[in-house]
Amino acid sequence: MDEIDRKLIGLLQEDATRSYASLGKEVGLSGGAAHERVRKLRERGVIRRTTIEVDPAAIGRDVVAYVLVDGSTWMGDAADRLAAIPAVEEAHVIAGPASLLLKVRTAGTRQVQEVLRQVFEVEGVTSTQTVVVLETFFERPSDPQVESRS
Amino acid sequence: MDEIDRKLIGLLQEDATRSYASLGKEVGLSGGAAHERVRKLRERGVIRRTTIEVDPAAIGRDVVAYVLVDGSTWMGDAADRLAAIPAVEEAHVIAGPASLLLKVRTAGTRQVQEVLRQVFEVEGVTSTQTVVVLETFFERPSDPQVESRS
DNA sequence: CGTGAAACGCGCTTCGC
DNA sequence: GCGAAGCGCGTTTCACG
Repeated sequence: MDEIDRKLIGLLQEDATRSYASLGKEVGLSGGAAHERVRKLRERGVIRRTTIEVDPAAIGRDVVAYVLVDGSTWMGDAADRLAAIPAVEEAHVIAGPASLLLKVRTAGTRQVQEVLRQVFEVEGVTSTQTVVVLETFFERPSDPQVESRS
Repeated sequence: MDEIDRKLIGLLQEDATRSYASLGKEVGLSGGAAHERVRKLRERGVIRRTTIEVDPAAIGRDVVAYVLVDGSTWMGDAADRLAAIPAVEEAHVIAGPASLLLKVRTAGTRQVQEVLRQVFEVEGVTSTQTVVVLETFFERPSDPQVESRS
């Protein structure tokens, strides 16, 4: 994981269809060497997979909401139960004002209610608090470049 | 945007390196036809780009935190100022207990402080409240399949 | 560990239907 | 939208530094 690896990751995040030849040129390596670097990054699991980025609105996901979930004595399969709700894109255990934080994406505010109903069906949930997103400034992948200092 | 398009999107989300031939086979189309479908999805902006999914821990992003930001009279460039902080991966305007919600990913809890300091430097910010993630159950892309009902 | 060139193989692309 | 045929291009390999 040196500077070159991080650059390769950054470039592939922008466009994973680039040829290894052009990739190599950009980082000052030959095509073959760039290929080998990327192969190892995949092998080590640093690069998990190649995927596409989809416009949420185009597939009927117009509104984003965050749901704070409170509850006690989670059944062991709470994570699975939440994963079974397609609109729930993230689920985190948090330290703070609630137990769980969910990121939810639905076609409209109406459908948020349906999701909340499904969340309440998960064993152990006692209450929820929903934060609706009015506007998203940006959503972007992790920057592979290290932040020096502090 | 019919059922086949949604299937193609789902398959490409799982693995964008698949050949159009195998893609076509899976959805019951020829390779050429699948190619044409995907080309149009890209052209229409439904598919924004091909990218890689990276293991955050491998690039020094071990902790996730959500930051509720309060403030008034945002300078117009608040979004840009926040975007200039690499650790901030998402920024949303919300309805509810605060004005903004940020998703932050850093190397450690120590570095969260540094990010908060930078957030306070953004014109208009008066206070922040940070929620630290203890465990992430899952983070996944939007499901392209439509939810029927309600 | 990287280089550079050469050969291979595969998938894309186009075509008539 | 299909299926086959041709071709282009990137990958992969190799001897070498």
